[in-house]
Amino acid sequence: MESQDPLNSPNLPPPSPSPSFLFPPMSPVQNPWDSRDLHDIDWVSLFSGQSNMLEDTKAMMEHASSSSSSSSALMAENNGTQMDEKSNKEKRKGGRSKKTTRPRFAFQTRSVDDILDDGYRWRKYGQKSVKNSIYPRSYYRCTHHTCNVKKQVQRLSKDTSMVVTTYEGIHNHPCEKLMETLTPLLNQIQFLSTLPSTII
DNA sequence: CGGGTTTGACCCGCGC
DNA sequence: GCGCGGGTCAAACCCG
Repeated sequence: MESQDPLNSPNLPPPSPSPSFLFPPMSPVQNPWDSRDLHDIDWVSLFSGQSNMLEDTKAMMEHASSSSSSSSALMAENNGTQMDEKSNKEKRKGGRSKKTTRPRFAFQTRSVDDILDDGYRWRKYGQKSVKNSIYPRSYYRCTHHTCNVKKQVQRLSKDTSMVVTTYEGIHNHPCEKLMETLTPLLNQIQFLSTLPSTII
């Protein structure tokens, strides 16, 4: 398992346990996120692992991955272990949790804002200055009660326009913003589907 | 007043 | 064993 290279994994991004699950899309066209925050994602480089400006990212992602299996721009660790409920039970205050093997997914965006709007609500629970970086790393948790997805956000010191976001875990609830957008459409579709075909 | 942010302290894994 | 670095907690603070 440790030898798995996420970049070469066919499951990128990690498979969704539910239809509501949202991870970064495979192409900008399908991007469900607010475009003002994701206007310049280098998806090609990210998913091909050929980006040449990611020295910082490499270090970050090697750190982000508990298995440190790859030194590439994008890490998507998905070894299938779902520990959404009380996964960090043994964790104590401030303590590093036991080596959790939750799915991790990191990517970088070119943005002036550190926080990109991915449709979910996040609460910041910590910020740390990290070695070899002039920018601090911010820690966020999903505010949904039953969801313990976390993410880390850090700006690259070598390319200050780049922001690296590392997701950990999988949302087990719908994306609120997406649902807000889709609900009227779905209602309309549902309504139309009830009409006799002759009317349509 | 409730929810989010800030920030110093605490804890723990890891390398030496 | 010790120190460093990183992840988390939680009280204080802020804001709508």
